[in-house]
Amino acid sequence: MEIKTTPRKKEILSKAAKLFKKRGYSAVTMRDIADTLDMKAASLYNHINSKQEILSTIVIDIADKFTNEMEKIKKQPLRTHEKLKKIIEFHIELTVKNPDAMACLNNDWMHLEEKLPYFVQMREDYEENFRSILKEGIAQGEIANRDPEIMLFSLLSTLRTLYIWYTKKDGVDAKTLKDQMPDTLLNGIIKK
Amino acid sequence: MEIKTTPRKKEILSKAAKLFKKRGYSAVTMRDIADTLDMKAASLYNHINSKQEILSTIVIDIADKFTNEMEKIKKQPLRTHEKLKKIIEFHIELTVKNPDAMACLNNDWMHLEEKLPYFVQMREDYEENFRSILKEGIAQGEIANRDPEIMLFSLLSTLRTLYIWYTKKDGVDAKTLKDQMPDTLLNGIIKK
DNA sequence: ATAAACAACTAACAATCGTTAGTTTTGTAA
DNA sequence: TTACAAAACTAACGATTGTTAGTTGTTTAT
Repeated sequence: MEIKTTPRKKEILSKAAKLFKKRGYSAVTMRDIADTLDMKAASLYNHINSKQEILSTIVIDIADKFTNEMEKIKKQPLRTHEKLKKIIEFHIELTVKNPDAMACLNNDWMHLEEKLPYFVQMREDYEENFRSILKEGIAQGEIANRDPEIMLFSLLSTLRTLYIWYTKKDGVDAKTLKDQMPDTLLNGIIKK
Repeated sequence: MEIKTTPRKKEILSKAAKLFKKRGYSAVTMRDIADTLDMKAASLYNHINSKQEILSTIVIDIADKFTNEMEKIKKQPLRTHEKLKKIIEFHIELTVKNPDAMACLNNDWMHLEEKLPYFVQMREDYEENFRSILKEGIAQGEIANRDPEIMLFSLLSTLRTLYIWYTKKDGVDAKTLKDQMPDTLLNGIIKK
């Protein structure tokens, strides 16, 4: 799509994402966003076209990254548990880098308007690719023979809401996450 | 607290929860809620005192249920994995019975005003009890010796967002959940 | 030094928000 | 049938919403 993103626009997107994370898209006003940047709401429109565009940019931008990475992993000749580990690591990476955008992606996607169909399709494709990896693992005896839908949503639920725990005070740090998330998610809780 | 809840008020709470789930508290107007009940917004005020009260009632009501059940399970003389299984089953039960309220609990709690401190305290207590159960399991060698914080949020993330997957078309049914959730969460994904 | 582009401002708009006041309709008990 | 209470209505309020128009100040390139 477009390439041009001025530094000021980036600031706006960043501050907006932070506010959206805390209170949700609908509860944040243009005046709220402007306040955090020490400017007036009307001045925002020198940089962006609408509140809606702010949300779309934030959400679609990070959703694209997930789609691209999934396509890359899908093509690699790896065993299932290696693919799963790569997916988990990528979720951690993006969450650590941009927890605010992750929150928007998870909580505010339904307020997309023009780009909603595009987003929903991307999300469905991502889940379908994830599901395929699990099913292939089951077929090859590498993954436990349980309902893949439940595995899928267990993994995705945890990965998608990671931003909550990562940004908590006394939350977990990035190193611990990368060290222990794959084992916890893939090998379970109970000692064998 | 209060005991009286007229049938009409229950209808209002139920319809409101459904709307809140779909679009979030802030994006839903009193006129939206009234429309789904074939009435005018002003008429709602014969039954409830404010929009805020609607949210508080929905959220606090279900949060109380979690607190009560946790207190019950905590006291029982069970092994760790049995306690965890009971917690998982209770989450499934409440989600299946009331996915709309579960969505409000997860997404709209930050819009509580008067009852926000009460809610936050309850939530912290719940997590602390959950954490204690895991730590005790580790001490007794029943639970894998990994970071309990990561186990905690893996379990809670999945349980808390279960309503998303349960209410999806082509989502999982209640029976499959009860059959397979505990194993998937506690024993992991990868075949041993 | 000047012009042009950029980015801030003030002021205001139409629409919509939650809520209130006052009135009418509906249902129930005597 | 009448009286009363419950629950709907109409109309409107003040506040706030996203956004626009027009203006002023500030950088930047020539």
